[in-house]
Amino acid sequence: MARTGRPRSFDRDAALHTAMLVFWERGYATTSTTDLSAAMGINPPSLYAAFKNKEQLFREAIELYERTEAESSRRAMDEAPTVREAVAALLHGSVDRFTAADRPRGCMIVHAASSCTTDHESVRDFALRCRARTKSTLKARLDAAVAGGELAEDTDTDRIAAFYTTFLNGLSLQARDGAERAQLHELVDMAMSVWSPRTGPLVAA
Amino acid sequence: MARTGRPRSFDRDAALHTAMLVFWERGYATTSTTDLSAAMGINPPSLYAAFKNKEQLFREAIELYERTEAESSRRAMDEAPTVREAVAALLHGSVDRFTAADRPRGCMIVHAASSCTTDHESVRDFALRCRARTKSTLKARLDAAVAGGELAEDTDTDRIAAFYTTFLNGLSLQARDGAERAQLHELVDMAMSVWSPRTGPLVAA
DNA sequence: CCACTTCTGTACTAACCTCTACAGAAGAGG
DNA sequence: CCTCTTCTGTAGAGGTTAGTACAGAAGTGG
Repeated sequence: MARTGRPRSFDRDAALHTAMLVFWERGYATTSTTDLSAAMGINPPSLYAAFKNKEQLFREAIELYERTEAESSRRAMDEAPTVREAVAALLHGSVDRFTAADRPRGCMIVHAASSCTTDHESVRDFALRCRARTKSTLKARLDAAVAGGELAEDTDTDRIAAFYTTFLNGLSLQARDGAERAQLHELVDMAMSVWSPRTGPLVAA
Repeated sequence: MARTGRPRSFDRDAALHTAMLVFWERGYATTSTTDLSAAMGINPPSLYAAFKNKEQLFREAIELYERTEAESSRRAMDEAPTVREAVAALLHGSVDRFTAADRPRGCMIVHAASSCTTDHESVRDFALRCRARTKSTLKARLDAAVAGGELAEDTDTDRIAAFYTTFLNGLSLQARDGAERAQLHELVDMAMSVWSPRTGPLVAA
C-alpha cells in the first residue's frame, strides 16, 4: 500500500552518497552533523528522521562504499585470468580509485578507522571488520588458485594476503598525502616483483 | 640569573612525555584539552602557560617523538654494515616499536596525520613534512650506498625509498589494528625479498 | 618584612557538538 | 472538505570544546 503522510523532499540515496563523500574526506569523529546536514542540504530533523543518528548514517555510508568502490576491486580480481593478474588488478585498480579526481583520496575505510578513538569503539570495530574482509577476499582468491593447481600446495596464502593488504593500506596513506598516481603504480609494480610464477611470492627465511 | 616568582609545581618534560602518549594513542583532533590536562595532572591555566595552546603542545610532542622513537630507527640504519641490512633494521626496528607493550601501537605521526582534517591544516602539513623526512632519510642511505659502489649506479633510490616508506605506513596501520608482532616481522621479510644484492630491489617493467 | 614576579586552582566564557520539541506544511484516504 | 500521517524549518536543550580572568599562593631580591 502507498505510504501516507507528507512525502520526503529529498532523494535519500543521493543524500547518503553525499554523506559518504563527506565522511570519506573528513573521517568519522572529525565530521560534525552540521557539516553533514549542510553538505546534504537537509535540516537536522529530516536527517535524523531518515538516518536515525550520526553513527547509523556512517554505517550506511560505509556499506554504500563497500557496495560501489570495493566491489569494483573484487570484480577486477574475479575477472583476471591468473592469480598474479588478479592481485595486480586489485592493486592497480585501487591506486586508480585512491587517486580519482572526483573523489576524496585514499580508502574511506582506512581513513575512517584512524579518525576513530576509544570513544567510538563500535564504529571502530565496524571499520576493522570491513578491512579484515578485504584481506579474506584476497586470501580466498589465493586459496582458489592453490586448489586449482595454479599455486604450490604449501603456499602460505594467509601471509601473502596480509602482505598485500598491508601494502594496500600504505598506498591509501600515500594517496592521501598527495602522491602521484603514476608513482603509486610504479610502487605496485615493485610489490608485484615479490611474486614468482607457480611458487607464488618468494618468502625469505 | 635565577628565575624569580613561584616555581612550577610539575616537571615540564614529564608532562610533555605524557601528552605525547595521549596524542599518540588518540590522535590530534580527537584528543581534548580536558583529556590532556587530566592525564598530565595539570590544570588548564598551567598547561596553557607552559605550552601556549593545544597545537603548540602537539608540535612539541611530535618533536619529542622524533627525537626519541624515530631517532632509534635512524641510528639502527647508520650502524648496519650493508644497505640491505640497514633497510631491514629500519623495518624490523619499526615493527618492534609499533608493537611495544608499554606504548601505543603504530607510528604516532602516521596516526596523527589521519586524525587531522582540513580544519587543522597547519598541523596536517607539519605531520606531512615529518613523514616526508622518513623517506628522505632512507633515500639518503640508499644514495650513500650508490656513491660507495654498494648499489648499481642507475638504482632508482627514490622509488625504493617510496616503496619501503609506503610499506612502513601500512605496517603502522596493521599494528594499530592489533596484528601480532611476529606476523609483522614475517611481512618485513617478504618485503625484503624484493631485494637482490648489488642491483638493489628488482623493479618490474 | 616587603615588593615583585610567576605559578596555581576555581570558575567561567563563547563557541561548538549531537540531537530534539514543536508548530506548521503537504500529501493520502474517506 | 476534513482527518490522519509524515515530513519540514525554526529554535533550542544539554553537553563538550578550547581557552581565560582573577584572586590567592609561593617563591626571589632587597
